[in-house]
Amino acid sequence: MQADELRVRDVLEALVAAAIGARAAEPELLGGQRAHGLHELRLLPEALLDERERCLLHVGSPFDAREGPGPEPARLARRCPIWTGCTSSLVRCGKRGFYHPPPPPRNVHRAKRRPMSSAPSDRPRVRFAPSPTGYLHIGGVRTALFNWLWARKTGGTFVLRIEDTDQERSTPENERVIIDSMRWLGLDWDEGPDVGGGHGPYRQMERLGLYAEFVEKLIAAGAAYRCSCTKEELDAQREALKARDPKAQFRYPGTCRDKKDHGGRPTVVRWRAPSSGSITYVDLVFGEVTTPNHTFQDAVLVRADGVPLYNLGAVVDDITMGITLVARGRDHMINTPPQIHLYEALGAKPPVFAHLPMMLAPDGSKLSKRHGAVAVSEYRDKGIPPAALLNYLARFGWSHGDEEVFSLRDLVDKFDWASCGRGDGKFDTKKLAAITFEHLKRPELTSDDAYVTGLMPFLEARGLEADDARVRTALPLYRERGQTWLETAEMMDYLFRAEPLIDDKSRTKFLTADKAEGLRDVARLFAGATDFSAAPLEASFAAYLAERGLSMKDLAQPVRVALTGRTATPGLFEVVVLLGREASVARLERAARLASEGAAPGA
RNA sequence: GGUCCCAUCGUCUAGCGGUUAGGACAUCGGCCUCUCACGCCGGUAACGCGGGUUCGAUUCCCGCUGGGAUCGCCA
Repeated sequence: MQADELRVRDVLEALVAAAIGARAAEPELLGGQRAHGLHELRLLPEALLDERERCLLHVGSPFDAREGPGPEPARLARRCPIWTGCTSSLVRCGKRGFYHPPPPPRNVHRAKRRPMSSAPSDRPRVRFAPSPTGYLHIGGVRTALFNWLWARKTGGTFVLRIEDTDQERSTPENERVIIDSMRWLGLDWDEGPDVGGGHGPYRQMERLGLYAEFVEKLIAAGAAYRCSCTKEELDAQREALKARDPKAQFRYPGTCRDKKDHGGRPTVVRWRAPSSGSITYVDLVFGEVTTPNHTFQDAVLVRADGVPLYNLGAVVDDITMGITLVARGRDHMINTPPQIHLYEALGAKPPVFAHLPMMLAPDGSKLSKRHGAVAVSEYRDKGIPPAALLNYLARFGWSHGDEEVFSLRDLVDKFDWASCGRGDGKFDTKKLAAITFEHLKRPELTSDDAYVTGLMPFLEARGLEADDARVRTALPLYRERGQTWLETAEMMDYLFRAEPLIDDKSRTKFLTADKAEGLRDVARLFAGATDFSAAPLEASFAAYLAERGLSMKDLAQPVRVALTGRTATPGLFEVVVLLGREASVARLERAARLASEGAAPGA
């Protein structure tokens, strides 16, 4: 960001200086100042300007961006062909706007912050605002994550707000589920419904008075009006229009725009949408976005019962909660222009917006239940560590060179908006699995403690009484094998049972009558072993095999099945050591009995 | 259909005017081997199309095509 900033500034400096460099020869026109910017250019008589300079004045210069995001250089180029010569780096950097993050706090540990003191006003305040209409969606997690990362990186504040104005679908249980999911993920919030904060309440249904207040302001300012048209009337009109012309888009006809008397009928509040002009904002990831005003409708802001709709609720809350940056899914991009109009009508400064590209299903459609797991809880139930999930989600639409695997700490350090991509992506279960495996394998990402703690519930769910110490000893053998905690628990199952569960298939294939003797011999071998560790055990096993003219392959699988009930396990002798002499011998003897009762090979 | 947005291997992406277009996942070979993994070595695989700008475009501009979002008293 720093380097980019320098480069952009340098290039611009050079370009503008070149454009108006000749003006330096006319110091009297500039009151003796050197001409190197738009301000100076403005002082010159228009007749003296050349095409590029007029263009600069007309569309504005990126130098104006010092106060905030400026015009996108690409757009400059479009409107003035002379700018086409700008280098791509200039345009690309410019497209991200000129937003610079405030410096992170120095040596301030989160824990040391006084909980109730609000963060200094120059620090970002971001929010995640789910509606409790269902489980926490994986796409929502990514939105929450990006906001959270920004807050943690900059020392800002992360607010959790519950948007429960859809009373049909919102429930306290859903809110509970969302909060639990967020906690499991470790995306902690500084202000929210359960922790309080200086900008509460944090549920929209508890903020109704606030919306009423702001609506009055909007009405007084002429930016909104009451409307007594009923939903039924409007629906009928919409139907009628569709019947006449299926392609037509219904727009509220403005029936109540100037109506003062509603005869006691219930009224909603509508936005008085401007019909001409256009509105532009600079998105942190998409750059400059301009929308013509005539595309807006007089949308309903508040229902007849006083409950606000999304656009008003979000705007009022973001204003009153002091939100400085709104990062949300691209599906909200269309809401942004009207919202900015609302901010302006309310005399409030709009926050900076950052829209995230959509996370789609593998087939390119909207990611939903039918494509597999979308609820966070399902990932928890699969035994995927939260940091792994978050790692995958962060890498989705954001990159940091060639790096793929990040700890949460890395993400906080390295996250930035400039490295966010713009294209929608498709969710890839296999890639998530690979990232998860990476986290599970590396002790620096999942410590032994964390691994054991994460694994225990899955062992317990199998009805096993696993002891910590045993799991910990087994860990080195399983880190490279278990793709999830759920899998690891399944693979360790035999360690915590009196007798291994041997499935019929393995039994008929490997515990055949002709192996009974060998199994018995190996049991004796192990029983008499002087040094019960892997290498000596393997050596004596090998010696036994050699004596009989057998190879490892002849007896390894039967022994494996005897000990574990499975055909795939870590190295045989590691397993023997793990089980211990007594259990190993007992299991081999039991298997030998099963084998002699069993069928002949191939039967 | 209107408006907005997007476009590099199958997937996630690097690239910021000159590269043999890189990495990761997946996939296909091979090595290792008591099974399963891990690991290692190697292969296949991409700049949607057409114009411009430029000595030179994957990269900048325009158009097309394709995809997505949205058009509710859902959020």
